[in-house]
Amino acid sequence: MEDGFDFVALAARMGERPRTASEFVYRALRRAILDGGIPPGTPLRQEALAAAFDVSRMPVREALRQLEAEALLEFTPHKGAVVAEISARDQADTYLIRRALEPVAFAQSIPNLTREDLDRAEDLVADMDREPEHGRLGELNRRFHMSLYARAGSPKLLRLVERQLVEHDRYLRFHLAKLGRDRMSQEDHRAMVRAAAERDVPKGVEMLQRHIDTASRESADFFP
Amino acid sequence: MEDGFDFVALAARMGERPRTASEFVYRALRRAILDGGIPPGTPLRQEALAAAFDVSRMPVREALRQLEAEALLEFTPHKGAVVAEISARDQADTYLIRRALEPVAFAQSIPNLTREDLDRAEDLVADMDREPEHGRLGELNRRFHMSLYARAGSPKLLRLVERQLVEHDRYLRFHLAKLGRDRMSQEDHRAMVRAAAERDVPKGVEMLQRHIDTASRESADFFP
DNA sequence: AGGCTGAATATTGGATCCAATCAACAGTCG
DNA sequence: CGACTGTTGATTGGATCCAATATTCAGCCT
Repeated sequence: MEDGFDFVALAARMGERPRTASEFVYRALRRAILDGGIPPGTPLRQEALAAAFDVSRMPVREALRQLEAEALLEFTPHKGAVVAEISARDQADTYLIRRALEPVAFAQSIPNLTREDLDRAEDLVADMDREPEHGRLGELNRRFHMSLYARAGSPKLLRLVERQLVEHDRYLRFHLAKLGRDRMSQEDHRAMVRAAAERDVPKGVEMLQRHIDTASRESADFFP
Repeated sequence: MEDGFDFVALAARMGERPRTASEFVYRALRRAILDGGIPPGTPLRQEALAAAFDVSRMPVREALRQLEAEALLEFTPHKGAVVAEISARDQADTYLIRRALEPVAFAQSIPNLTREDLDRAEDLVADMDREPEHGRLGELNRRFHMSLYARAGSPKLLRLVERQLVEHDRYLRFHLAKLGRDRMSQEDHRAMVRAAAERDVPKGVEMLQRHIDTASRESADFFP
């Protein structure tokens, strides 16, 4: 039953279980995939997962369906699910999409950001400086960005942006491992908060675009 | 067992069934939701659906999960699924997202479009002129747009764009009913094809942006 | 030896059954 | 009369069992 990944330990580490088993399995798997704990291409056997999470195969199947709809794994009828591959092309597309969407969200959000929002953003930048564990940086980074877009007033747009940031997490891992955390451009982050605090929309948007562009450029080559 | 919608007739009308029952139920439901056949807010009872499609409740559950992940319906644990609401806000967001993403796809695609792609796009415009049934116009319109973006070389971006166009279908219905089909801006469509044929990227992008902007403006007010 | 065929096995898809949860309603008590 | 509570019915969540499909591998034929 060795998949090369310790699902049992993951399950134990997941904190309190959500109300339904489906939800539980879904979250655990999602996290493991995004963290890179389960490498791309890994086939996921329903029976093995069920045993590891100590549930029946049914909630596993529902979770797999949801993850498939999120493009985190690929399904083939009667063959099963494998963790979706990552690729330079996919990474480039993620940046392309972020580059198109996030400036819109940021521009709409800036005028409506409260002092609390800005403080929270600043706190998150500081948290990133402190956080020792690479695995948590993705989430902090995501929350930082989302806190700046929070007041855009376009829920559907925000859901989409968050989804892209989640996808981005899968690649951020590689960056941090290869380039080190100093490449996370904390200066860009701080500059974005400053621009937002001054309600300077064009400047904020420009900072954000530069931020995404440099990240995109730096990670363009060195990939699988 | 009256949901106010004839699932049995839908099932019969669906053409050949895909290999798995889940897939079958998924497609049928998805289509019915997008067509507006099942109005927003309608609760979907698993038992009723299973009976209508003549399968057990299990494939129904899997289909519902997938549709939930696509935001076409909302799930509440132990309560069930209801068809996602549509709203002016959601519609505006859809246009916002399209306006941000499609120009990128179009710009990347134009230089690589083949004669066949352009012919296909033109054919689809003509098909729209001919098509008598409102229900099919959404699909034709979607395929028209996608054929112009097809050579963008960014699969992930294209998937996302297509998804937005699918969402757009839900609203297009209302437009056609209230404003009539002459508002579909076939002239814009033709202008986009011309610009693409001339490999004029800035002009094509501008046409597209205007197209989306006018559609957005025209449909801004008159909503539920 | 190599490739094809077919049986055996593993794995997923689907159905049925049971348990947990929620909603509605009746009854009771203040 | 109103609010609370316990009970019943409806509906979803989860488990187990069976069927369908794919994969593997042994054996046979060329």
